[in-house]
Amino acid sequence: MATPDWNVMLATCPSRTSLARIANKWTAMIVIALSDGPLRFGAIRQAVDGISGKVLADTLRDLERDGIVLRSAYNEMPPRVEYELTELGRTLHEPLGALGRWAEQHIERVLDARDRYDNRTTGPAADHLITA
Amino acid sequence: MATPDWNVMLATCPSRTSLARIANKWTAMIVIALSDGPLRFGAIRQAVDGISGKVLADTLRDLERDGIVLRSAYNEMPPRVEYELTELGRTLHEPLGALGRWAEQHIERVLDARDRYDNRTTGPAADHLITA
DNA sequence: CCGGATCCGATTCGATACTG
DNA sequence: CAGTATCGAATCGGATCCGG
Repeated sequence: MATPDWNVMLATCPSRTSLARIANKWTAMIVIALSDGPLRFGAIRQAVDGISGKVLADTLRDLERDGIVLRSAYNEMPPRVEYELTELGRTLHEPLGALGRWAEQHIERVLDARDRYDNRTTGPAADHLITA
Repeated sequence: MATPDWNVMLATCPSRTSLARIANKWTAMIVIALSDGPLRFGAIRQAVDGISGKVLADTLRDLERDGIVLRSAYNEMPPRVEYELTELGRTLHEPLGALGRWAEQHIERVLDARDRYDNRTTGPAADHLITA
């Protein structure tokens, strides 16, 4: 029962469709934003700086469909809609939060690497070895 | 010195460009594939089932630029090119592996949620609450 | 042959304008 | 306020070609 033969490395395995959804920058930021509790659409948009309304709506719909986010629309005027992580979605907070922290903690090394890559003059190839 | 003011939630923070690169399904699968040691281009292509040559080449170049992957080209006939994780790249193995395992372990609940979402008939809205 | 560059169609992204 | 509609722009991704 704890022996899943799912394998994301196989192109046709359904688990890959799930990986595609969660291994995504907008998904990561939205899950991080929702990890402190329910938020309204506009509040998520503020928290996830730079996201467009369309992409936020699309991503939230996909996350709701996958059972990661719960959407609650209240029939009021003006309309109020709240989004929150489901129990399943809460299990994503740790791995996706880790990704966000990785990006923040290692960005200086990444920027250094980019500098070295962009400014490299194809040096004297070490004999049999060519780096470019 | 251990007080980074980097914040992926800010649109202009450089760390977000790094998050965009690592929060990606191809990056995740390539890092997982390389976690057991160096691989040739063709071997990665086999391991990451379904990836096209172009996308693999593009992603590997971006990963090399960010200092996550090291590329070594040997001047032989036929040409041989090997890719491996750098020390920085190896620190990504755990968080990205966790994402892959999440997709495999929770895919059944995700598939169930998708079924429920796709087959739902807009039930009798609970008074003030509308789910669709 | 292998690695990857090029070309090009298909999808996705994202800003603006508009509706309940 | 919380979306949807529409439409260029940008990116993704597959088939094909090329150099070593």
